[in-house]
Amino acid sequence: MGYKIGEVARKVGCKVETIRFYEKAGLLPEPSRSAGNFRLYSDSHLEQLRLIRHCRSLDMSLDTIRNLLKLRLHAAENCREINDLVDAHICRVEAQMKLLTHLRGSLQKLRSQCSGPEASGTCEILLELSGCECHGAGVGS
Amino acid sequence: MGYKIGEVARKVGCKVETIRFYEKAGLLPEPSRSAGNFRLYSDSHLEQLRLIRHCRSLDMSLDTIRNLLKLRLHAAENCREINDLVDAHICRVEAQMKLLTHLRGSLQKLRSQCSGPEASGTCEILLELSGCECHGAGVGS
DNA sequence: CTTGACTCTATAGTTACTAGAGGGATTGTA
DNA sequence: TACAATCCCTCTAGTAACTATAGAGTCAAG
Repeated sequence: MGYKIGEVARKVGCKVETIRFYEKAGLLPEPSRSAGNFRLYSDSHLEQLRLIRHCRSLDMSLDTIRNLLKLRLHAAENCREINDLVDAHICRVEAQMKLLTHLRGSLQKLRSQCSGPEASGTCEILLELSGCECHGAGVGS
Repeated sequence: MGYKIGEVARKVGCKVETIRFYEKAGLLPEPSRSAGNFRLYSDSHLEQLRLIRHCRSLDMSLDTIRNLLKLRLHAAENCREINDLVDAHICRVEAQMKLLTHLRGSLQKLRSQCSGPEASGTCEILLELSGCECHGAGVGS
């Protein structure tokens, strides 16, 4: 009765430790235990774990997923909020894309500074990198 | 003689703790000390710190920056390697962009599943999220 | 009854910082 | 000279989302 953790990991395609981690992080309810203290998961656990992994593959944070799981408890009434949550995540992804596009531009410009070995005495790339002051914010995953 | 750490932080535009962190991480050489054990930085420290911050703003890892600093010791001879390092970083950025583009597509498709409140009894978004198994790798900053 | 595969808990490591505790140094003012 | 404000010091712990290890217990097959 119930799947052991290794079985679940195989079915869902993640590591055993990740499952235990989600439990401690409050994303997956504690399953029942066997006589020998092994975790025994139900189909609903399996489904919830798949949801979590799917959301993670879409790069949602665990916090966002926690919110989604709360909303799921009354999915019908929370239709609006669920859509908002997904929209907010799309916004985050697009913001990241914009940052990366900008970054790539800067890098390509930097790269083009190089006039080849022995052309000049110095490395133009290093010159540019240490020259100006930058207050960049990084990409922040 | 030499700038105190707060002064350097102000000039470069980062936090005092960040500077100490770079020292411990081996990115910034240990500066001399005052009689009262305060760090005293030179202009070359300042320049190197600016280089580090610029690279960080381009989202290079500290490890990549460490490599770049090593190459910088003999910049003229290492022209090729410096270019390679920048190219490799551009590749990483482009890989991330590709992932995000894919992600956005998936999210938009997911979002479009919603047929509005009260249209159907269930939430199509949640259905899709917990339905299929996904072996996604995440975006990995 | 032993071997091997599985599971358990608890802890430390990863990245690039940031924030805090608990103290000492320096500077300006009264 | 006393005192407060502001700086600086070291050390430790926290962040996100896991991953990896140690050291122990459980279970099925041979």
